[in-house]
Amino acid sequence: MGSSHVYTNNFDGRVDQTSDGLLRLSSTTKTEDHIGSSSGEVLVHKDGHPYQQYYQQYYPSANASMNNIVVGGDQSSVDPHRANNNYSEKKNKGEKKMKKPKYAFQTRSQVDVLDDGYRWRKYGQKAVKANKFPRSYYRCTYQGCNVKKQVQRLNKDEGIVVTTYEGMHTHPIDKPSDNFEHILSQMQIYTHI
DNA sequence: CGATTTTGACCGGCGC
DNA sequence: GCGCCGGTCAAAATCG
Repeated sequence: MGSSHVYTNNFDGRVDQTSDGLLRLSSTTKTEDHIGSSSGEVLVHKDGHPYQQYYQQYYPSANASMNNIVVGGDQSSVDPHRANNNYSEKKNKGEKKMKKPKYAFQTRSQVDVLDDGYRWRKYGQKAVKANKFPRSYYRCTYQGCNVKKQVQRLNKDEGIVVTTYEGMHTHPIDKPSDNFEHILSQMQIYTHI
């Protein structure tokens, strides 16, 4: 596997991958599919039937290129706490709001959910005001790992997907690595400080 | 049959 | 206090 990942960050703000598709989603399927061309069944954000089940599947978004990296939240340390069971425990009273940093980045892709190597379970979907497309909420399905992420497609540009990560994974990936996750982890080094 | 999605209800924060 | 809004829950439905 391409152990050496070389991404070039243009001033444009986009990241291109070299060698074998870095942003390739899965080790199988084809790589480099033309985006913009209707090649397959992709998003069907139709009115009424926003998303179906294209989650957990690997979509050929090899052409995905990063556009922008937005870092939100303060530097108030990431709190990997909350690693309890469920939500049974209320908020920590007196703990105030623990603002958790979020790592958001935009991606140009037709795929809503990028495969970052983790297993996610969707737990909600809400329509945001002033936005045509709903926002999906996912949570990492690992015992004790409460990493959340939300995916939203821009109303303006359907080609842009904003993925926001919240928290950090503290467990190994469950799938063949060498994906977005690698890039992500790299980015976090810089962003979470 | 188990895991995951769907979808409306529910809840807490905020602004008025 | 009320309504808006974003986020989460949870029961039922669905998928593999």
